[in-house]
Amino acid sequence: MNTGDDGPAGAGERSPGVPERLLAAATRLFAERGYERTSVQEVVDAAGVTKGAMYHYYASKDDLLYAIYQRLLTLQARRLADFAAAEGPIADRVRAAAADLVHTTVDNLDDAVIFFRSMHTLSADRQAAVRKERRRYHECFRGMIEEGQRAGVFRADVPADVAATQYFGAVHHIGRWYHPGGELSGPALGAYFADLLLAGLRPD
Amino acid sequence: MNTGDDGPAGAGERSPGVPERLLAAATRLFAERGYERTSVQEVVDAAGVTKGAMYHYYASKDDLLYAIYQRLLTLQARRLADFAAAEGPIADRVRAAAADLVHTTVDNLDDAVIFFRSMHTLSADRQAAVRKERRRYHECFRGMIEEGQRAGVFRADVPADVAATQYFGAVHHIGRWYHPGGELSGPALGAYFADLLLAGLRPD
DNA sequence: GCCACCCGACCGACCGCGCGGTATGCCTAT
DNA sequence: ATAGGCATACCGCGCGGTCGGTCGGGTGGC
Repeated sequence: MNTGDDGPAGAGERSPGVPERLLAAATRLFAERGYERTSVQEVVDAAGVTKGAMYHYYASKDDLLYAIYQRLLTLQARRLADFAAAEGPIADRVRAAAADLVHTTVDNLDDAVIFFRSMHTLSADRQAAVRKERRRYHECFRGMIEEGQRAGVFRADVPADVAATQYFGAVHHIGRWYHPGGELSGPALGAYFADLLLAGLRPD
Repeated sequence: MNTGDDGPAGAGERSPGVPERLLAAATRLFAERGYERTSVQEVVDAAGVTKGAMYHYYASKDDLLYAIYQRLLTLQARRLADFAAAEGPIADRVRAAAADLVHTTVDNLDDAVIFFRSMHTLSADRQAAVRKERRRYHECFRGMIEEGQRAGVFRADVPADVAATQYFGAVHHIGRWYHPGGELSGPALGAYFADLLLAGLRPD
């Protein structure tokens, strides 16, 4: 009934709807100027609505930020589940998951920038929820590396936890320097990153 | 006679001095709560002075933040110069520089956290100055990797730029998860990180 | 040796502004 | 008639920054 329909003045165009437009505007502005330096007024102006509309759909500015976190967490969790359930040699699966993480990060650069810059502005309980979800992601990835260590295809003299943390750090940092449209595409970067990870884990 | 002497003009170094206390308090609070969520009043309260004192030594809150950046940049530049001027096999020098970067980061965790979280709050020209300094650091490190590639001790099928960027990202992220006093010491973490970097760069 | 003077260090009360958030009501579709 | 979707006007607060004033010790003239 109301899923595909949108409000104002006929359904002639596929207009994204007010909540989605607010979320998109907030994502762009938060990534560009930072959460604290972006006023609610600027967000609603960019979305073409007023504060009344925003506070109709979101309880607070913090709520808007949390919606961005939820969107990225949901996406990551879904992708991770796919790779965890896949079959094949463990080294290939780790490589695919590592490259895909880079690919996904490049495709959602704004989210990635916001994620690691504005975590401390979330309320304590929401921050804990985000950390919990991230921890699940981390432990699943680490588990794949440990599986490779047990199988003997990865070196075991470096803790899987350290290797996973190092790689995640590098990926999280992508949002700080990567510019889409440059000479390095997302998949190409993912291939390089995954290659360096796998080579680093190769036994002597 | 001069043991009781304190103050900025004296040679005695007993008391840290008001500017230093302000910088230390700001560093701790900015790292803990974030720059925007820390008021000037909180900083001066933690330093045991008043706003008048702070604005006597620092032109603005932004100026206080920039002082933190300058301190870290100076430290990093000095250390890198030492490793660049050192002698010995290039692989050993890269390993030493990589491990030292981790060590230094762990020893200045608050600075590291602030560095990559609050860059966007600096004024445009100061942000450019910081980026320029960081770029010099990056290019020096990249140059060492390229030297190893030319010497044949590092693989050349991955750009040195990508390898350096990946490593720096991992190091920058340390401030988000590392807790001093845990079971993993700074030097131990540095050894693991450098080991993974060197192994990733090892030729087939 | 003493006083008049001065200057930097620092205090604390104050200001204007822009922020996040709210109350209320109109408009349209059902 | 009713209810949700959204606009408009408004509020109180806490922020970064300012400014006149105080205090103490160094300095030069006599």
